[in-house]
Amino acid sequence: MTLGEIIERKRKTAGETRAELLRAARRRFLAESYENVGLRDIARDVGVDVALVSRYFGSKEELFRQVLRKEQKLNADVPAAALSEYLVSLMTEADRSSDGEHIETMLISLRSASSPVASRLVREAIQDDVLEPLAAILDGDDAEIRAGLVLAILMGTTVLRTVMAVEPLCEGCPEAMRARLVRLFEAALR
Amino acid sequence: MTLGEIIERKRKTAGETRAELLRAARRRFLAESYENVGLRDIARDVGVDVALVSRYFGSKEELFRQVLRKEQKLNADVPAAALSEYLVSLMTEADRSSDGEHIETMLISLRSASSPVASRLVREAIQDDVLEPLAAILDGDDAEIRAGLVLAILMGTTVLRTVMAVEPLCEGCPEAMRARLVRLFEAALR
DNA sequence: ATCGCGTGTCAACAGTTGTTGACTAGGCTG
DNA sequence: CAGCCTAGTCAACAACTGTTGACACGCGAT
Repeated sequence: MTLGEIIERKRKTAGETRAELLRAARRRFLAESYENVGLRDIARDVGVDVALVSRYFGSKEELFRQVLRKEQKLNADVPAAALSEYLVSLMTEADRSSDGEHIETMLISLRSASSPVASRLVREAIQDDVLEPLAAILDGDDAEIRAGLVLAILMGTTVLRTVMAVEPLCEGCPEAMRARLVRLFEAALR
Repeated sequence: MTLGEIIERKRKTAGETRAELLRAARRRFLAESYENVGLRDIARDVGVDVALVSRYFGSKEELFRQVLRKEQKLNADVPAAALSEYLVSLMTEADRSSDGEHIETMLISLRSASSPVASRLVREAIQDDVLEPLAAILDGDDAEIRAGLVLAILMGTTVLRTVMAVEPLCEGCPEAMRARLVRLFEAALR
């Protein structure tokens, strides 16, 4: 630790701005699809030049990969019996929950799933980080199919709420809606 | 009908190539998202110059709108009791059924839902052509919410099968899978 | 004082994209 | 034959993209 660093921290470390770029990229990819997010947008959010993004991450594809793979897999230690409630709370309290990043990452996947370059990364992430852990929790017949159906509900409601902005599913999410979702998940899990 | 037209039809009518362009555009938008489909791709499929596309449709946005709005709304005369079976047959026999275009259009919507310019058109189409007719069939409490949940299942499974290429939901779709889907829809409709 | 390294900027590249206006060839009608 | 309408081509535009190499500045160590 040098003198300049002790007195005041003006100049940022490469690791710091790298992390800032990663956060900014995550915000951007959360709101728009792979090709609609420009590296210049991300750089502007942080306040640096575009060239830095390519320098720190090599390529846009690699940046996206690191955004997608940032977090850990789906929580595997939730008991199968409480899964429905857990999934619904994941959806309705996406912002507050500590596991809220899962829904975020799913939304990122959803947004860029149709991109020629991003789709492969998305498929791998969904498979490894969501589908497999989910199928592991659900032991029994057709575990993979049931996991797929659960994910289908999760993705379907997410895409309707955030991407298509369908009113009835968005607003408030009152108790009635919550109960319906729990029933739906249980029908898929059974 | 002129002599030249009777003998042989060399030169195409504007309406014909326009229709060909529309078909080609539909195929393209079915496979990739709004910004990943280039007007030059569509023109090349038909064998004409790019300029014709802009000439006949005014803009790419308008072309996409006409692709999305090509077909009629969801079939409104299917009885509520048989809805689950109808929806599943729509999914599993998308190619053969005459109503198979519905699934296609949903896939087009899904693919381009995250595009800044296409998203508005997609939202409108989903709302007018799917969600409203569906809610009309489902009378009773929370008709709109139930319609939304049904659409969520439909979209979720579609996105997993065609965009994310999730194996267990894709292959064959045997009877077991079909039964699961029917049960899932009925849980959403109840 | 000077070297070198870390952090970042700048300008330019080559490749797309959608869109436009000028132009051309073919067939019908006067 | 002359004219005109139609269907289509061509070239160019301006805007944008990700990526790269050369350069600039500040700082610590020699």
